[in-house]
Amino acid sequence: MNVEKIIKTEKQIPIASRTLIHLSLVEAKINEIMTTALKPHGVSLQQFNVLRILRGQKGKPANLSTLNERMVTKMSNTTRLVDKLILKGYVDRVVCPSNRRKVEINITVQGESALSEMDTALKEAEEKLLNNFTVEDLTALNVLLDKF
Amino acid sequence: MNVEKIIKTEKQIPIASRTLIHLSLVEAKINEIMTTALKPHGVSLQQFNVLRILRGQKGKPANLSTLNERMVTKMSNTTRLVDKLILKGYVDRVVCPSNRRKVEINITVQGESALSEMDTALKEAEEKLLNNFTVEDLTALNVLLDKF
DNA sequence: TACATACATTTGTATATACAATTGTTGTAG
DNA sequence: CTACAACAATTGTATATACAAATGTATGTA
Repeated sequence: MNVEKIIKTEKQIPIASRTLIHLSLVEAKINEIMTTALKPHGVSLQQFNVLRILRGQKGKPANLSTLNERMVTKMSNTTRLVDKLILKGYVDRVVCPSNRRKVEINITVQGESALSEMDTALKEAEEKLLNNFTVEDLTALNVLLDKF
Repeated sequence: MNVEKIIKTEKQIPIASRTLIHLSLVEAKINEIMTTALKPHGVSLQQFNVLRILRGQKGKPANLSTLNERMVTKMSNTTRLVDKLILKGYVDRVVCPSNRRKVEINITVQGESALSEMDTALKEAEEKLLNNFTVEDLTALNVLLDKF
């Protein structure tokens, strides 16, 4: 990605600002490619993330606040994200019997199979995004990102 | 930032996916801190970016499509972003006399002075975000990000 | 038991963004 | 000179998101 072309300015940009701008641009690119890959499957990137988290639960239901902890979005949106997944039949929501304030979200069979179809699309997108990277690059990048 | 806590799952996440998730999380953090820093100034991060680009023009006006090239947002939003900056009196828009399809956007004196106040707030935010990084780290990070 | 407080989720509302269609302008082939 | 394609920006509309307030439930304490 050619940042210089986008950042172009006569005066030198300090490396701190440059890095942050660079990160936004990269993130935007990732987002676009992922979203495009998911479009044929009719889910947004956020909806995909919810499904992926639920699958990681291996049958154990997740309640909204734990889902929320592991997402970038705000609580109020998590509710509505789940609403949309329910409409699609990919998850179901039941009131938690032991504590009726909580809800339990589960991925459905239909959701699992839709998710596994998305996996291949997403994997292709990832490869497209990361084809310039060696494993060492990725490791180094993760180490650096951890400093945030 | 503790990604592991957020990504947590029993099965190993492949490094490619892990990196991309990590990047989203970092970007979200950056975005939040920047937005918070700008809030007292009453502009969004995107509006701030427009002002910063215009300042880089050093008096030369920018038309919408060049603004757009250098932003992550879509054209239709650029129009509305500029609308909001006009309402605040930070920029003005005139139809380009040589080609009346184009418009010319300029930063106003008021916009310049508002921008310089934002600069200090943003600089603090940047330092807060990057205080774990050495200059070498930043350089390395930029090199890696360029591979996208 | 009654009351205040904390918790988990949901709803209302304003704002932001994406995508497609539209407007107005310029360039150009016949 | 006209018709048509290309260009630059704008508008309409649906969806997404943030923030604050509201709902319903549980817990602690007098």
